[in-house]
Amino acid sequence: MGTKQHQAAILLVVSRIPRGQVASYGQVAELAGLPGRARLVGRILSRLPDNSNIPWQRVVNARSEISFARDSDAYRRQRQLLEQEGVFFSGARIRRQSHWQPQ
DNA sequence: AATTTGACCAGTA
DNA sequence: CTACTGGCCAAAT
Repeated sequence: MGTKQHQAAILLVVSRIPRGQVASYGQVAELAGLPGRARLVGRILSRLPDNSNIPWQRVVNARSEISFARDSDAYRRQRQLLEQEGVFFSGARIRRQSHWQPQ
């Protein structure tokens, strides 16, 4: 099993997260058939080109927060994208109703 | 080649 | 709620 296939599996899962909802890194790894490999998900997303159509902003950490520093541009960018598509926040936390629950 | 780092996480205390 | 542990592993140092 090479990284190429892992990446394809991960990006497929991310592309399926519905607009207005989020999934955690661990959840994405699990659904991609890679349990325990949340960090791999983060690493793959960090390498996406700027022009990518993958909805990377819908992946957040297990505490239901954006994983970038609150004062970073990356944080503000991700948060704006999520709020634009209807994700609800309570402070830094994303509300449960905005969490993806695939069958 | 060895060590550290990182868009992480579940379990435990 | 916070703190710490051990698990994960490719890329950067």
